[in-house]
Amino acid sequence: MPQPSSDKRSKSRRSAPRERVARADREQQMLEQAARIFGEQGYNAASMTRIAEAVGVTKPMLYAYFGSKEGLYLAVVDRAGTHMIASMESLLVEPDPAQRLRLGAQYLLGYIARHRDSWAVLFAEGVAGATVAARVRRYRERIVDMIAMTLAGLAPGRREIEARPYALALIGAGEAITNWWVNQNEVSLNAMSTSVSDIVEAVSKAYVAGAAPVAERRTRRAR
Amino acid sequence: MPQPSSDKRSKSRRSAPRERVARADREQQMLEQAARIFGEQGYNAASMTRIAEAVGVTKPMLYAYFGSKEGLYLAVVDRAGTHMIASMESLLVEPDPAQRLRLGAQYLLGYIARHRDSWAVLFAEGVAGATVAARVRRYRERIVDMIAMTLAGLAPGRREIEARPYALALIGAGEAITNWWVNQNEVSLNAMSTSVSDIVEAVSKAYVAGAAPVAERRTRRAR
DNA sequence: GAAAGTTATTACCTATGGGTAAGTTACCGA
DNA sequence: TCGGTAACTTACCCATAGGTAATAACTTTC
Repeated sequence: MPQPSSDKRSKSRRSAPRERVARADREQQMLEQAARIFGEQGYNAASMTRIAEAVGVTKPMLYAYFGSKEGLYLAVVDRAGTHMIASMESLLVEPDPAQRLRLGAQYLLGYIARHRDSWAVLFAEGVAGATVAARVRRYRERIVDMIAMTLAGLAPGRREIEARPYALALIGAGEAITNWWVNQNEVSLNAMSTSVSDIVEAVSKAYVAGAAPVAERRTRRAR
Repeated sequence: MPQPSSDKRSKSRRSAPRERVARADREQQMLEQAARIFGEQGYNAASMTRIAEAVGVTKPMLYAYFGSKEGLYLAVVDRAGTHMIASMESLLVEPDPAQRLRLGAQYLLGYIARHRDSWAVLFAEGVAGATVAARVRRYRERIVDMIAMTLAGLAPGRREIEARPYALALIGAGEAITNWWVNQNEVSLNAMSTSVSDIVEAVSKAYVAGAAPVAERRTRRAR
């Protein structure tokens, strides 16, 4: 039973090493899988070993390339954030704010549906430590800003900060509807899309219409 | 130095036992603290030891009363869910749907702001196992249903399922705005409240107005 | 073909967290 | 006053998860 093992034997008999992949490529694979798993399970529930398995590699590789779990998560957030913002910035070429809003809504809907993980990583609440939270907040702010500015373009009279709640409402509404929609199959994409356009239009009109009346109301009451 | 310790000494010298509290009361304390901590940190990040500490008791007590972490979480969810639904049902006495919607919006806003933890426990995504998820879904559905039915009451012509996206939009919007609002202090409660009423009105009008046109549009196109 | 660098693995360490067994007080009712 | 039970603690078990050292194998370079 005791094989005449040179003591090297036990060490040198390792499972066939997986395909070797250049660092840059492997990193991309890792980010993809990490985004998927973090997005599905959240920061805490996701384990490094599981992510490594999904990539087809072992844990130490993740640490070699990203340093720590938080490091990996940060990289995922950055990737998702820059990708998303870049995508949305491409919509800025449309000069008409109203039209831009319509396009943006449709686009964002599609984005959430397609890149569910990126979206979850950026907009899921209360997961990781302070560093991560700060980074996430930055990206979110930028997206909200873009929408708020577009809204503000519709109503030159209003102070810009007043557009923020409306922008948040739009995002929150879109997110809620999309989340619900992807988990059921009674309602067609078309019907949902109609509802959403509908809502976007209503909210933006409310923002525009609110401009003067709100100020008036307040003044009147304070007479 | 070696005290003349009876061997009992090591066992009997335990830290002064905390105040004894009747089971029913202790359970309430536990649920409160658990809701707070689960709400702040999410299911996975929250630890039983930490919750026990917050209560001023040791871990085994939690297990004695709630069996497991999931059991405790379920109890928290039930408490939050029934409390919230009961609160909202008290609004059903208002017969006019439009008025009910207004009241409901103000109420829900206040509720989220005040009972942030309960809200988080019920509406935070993707935390715990299947059992919990199912339970949470049930409560959420009921709340969405209540809003959807109120909306449907505004537009007798529309099919009821069409109200759901609008109801979800309202909740999503309200939640997003509230979350943002509690984390900043530039904007007054009043201003926010105005925006929200504004948005609620706009969305509900959009739902009502959408009734005929949407059907028409579809028919016309399909000629 | 050997040195050097890159990609990968095995085998471990340590901390933490869910969960439990067994024992210890305090109280309450007969 | 004296048990019995309800409230509570200590001290542990075990699995898992983050993280690391050491080493192997493949590739490139000279």
